[in-house]
Amino acid sequence: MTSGVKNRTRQAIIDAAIDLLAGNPACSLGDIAAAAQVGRTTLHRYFGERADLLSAVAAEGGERLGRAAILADLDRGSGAEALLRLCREYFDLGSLLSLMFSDQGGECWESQDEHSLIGVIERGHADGSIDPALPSDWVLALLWSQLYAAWEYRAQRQDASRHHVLDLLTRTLSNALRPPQG
Amino acid sequence: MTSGVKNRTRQAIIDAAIDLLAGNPACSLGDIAAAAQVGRTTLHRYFGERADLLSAVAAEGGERLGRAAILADLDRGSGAEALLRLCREYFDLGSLLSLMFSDQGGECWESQDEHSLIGVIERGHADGSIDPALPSDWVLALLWSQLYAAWEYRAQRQDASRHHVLDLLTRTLSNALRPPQG
DNA sequence: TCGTAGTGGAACACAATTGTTCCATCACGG
DNA sequence: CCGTGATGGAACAATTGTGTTCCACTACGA
Repeated sequence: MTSGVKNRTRQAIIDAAIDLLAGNPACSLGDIAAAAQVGRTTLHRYFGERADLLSAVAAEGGERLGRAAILADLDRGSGAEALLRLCREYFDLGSLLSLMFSDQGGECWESQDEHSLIGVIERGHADGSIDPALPSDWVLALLWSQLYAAWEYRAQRQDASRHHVLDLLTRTLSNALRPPQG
Repeated sequence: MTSGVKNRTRQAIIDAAIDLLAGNPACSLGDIAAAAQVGRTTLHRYFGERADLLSAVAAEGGERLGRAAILADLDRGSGAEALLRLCREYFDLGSLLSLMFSDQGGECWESQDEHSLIGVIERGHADGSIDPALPSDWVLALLWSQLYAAWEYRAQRQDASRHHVLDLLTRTLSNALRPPQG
């Protein structure tokens, strides 16, 4: 299948772009091509300009976020429980976390997912699992910042297992969101 | 005084560099010079290479962090109380927060201040104001990530007053660090 | 008034990145 | 075996950032 090879190459480039852009948003296309084990010519054949690659990366990020949200089964349990499940799914997105975080939000993928996330948080406000004194967008900012912190923490300390870091993240986040006399 | 003018120019360049580098770590020296209302020639007169300017920015950041730590009077009260006071001082560092955060730690200024911060956290572990199950470096990562989140939150929502954001930050951070049955 | 410190602008060479074109090579199916 | 799709490499022009040099201008004090 001819398009099979093309799709595989395209995906390899996007994957490499995510990894490298996460560490350095200003990295060169040559570096990305090298990381994807692909000639720079080939990269330009798939993505005419740098902006085209960035768009594809954003689209890929949006898809992965969407899949994670589905896996988290956001409609089940209390708002806080759903948020913590989502947190675990997001954590496995790896270097994509750094990329979303350094791009400081405001991307295309946010528009749809962010809306549903706000809904989950408001459900938590209503069912008493999330402190109503915390605005929804502050809770969202908290979720992302702690996710990023956990990802960096894991990157710096290789001795910390995925499970251990995830446990720390869950504990501090659920504590941060807990209502006063809950 | 001749050196008075020089010091003022030098400081203006460093201040502009902090503001611009916080938003874009790869910004050009021309942009920084323009923001400092200084010719690019003058900037190069003070800082021969880009690396020299970055060093000066790091040094300035270290000094500001150190002053904030002194203002926070870290030896007073419980470990958690001291950490929250420091948090309030750090919050006023403004765009410097973004810079420290995006530079992902590991700078020269960390070596001394980080050590004393670890001490404060361990004091909190001992006096029961900080959950001993949370490793010191995780608490540190949490502090920085929530500070950054609060700064970005304030930047996005101009309607949120400094006091309000600081209140949200204090509440979520102290909750996150609180021991289980405290 | 004159000299000097501080500055800004123009111009230059240099390096890195980007986007493009052209050609050679390799794998696979007919 | 041959044609086609996919690729990699070399070379190129254009752009941008960097670092430097040189000259003119302004303010200030002796």
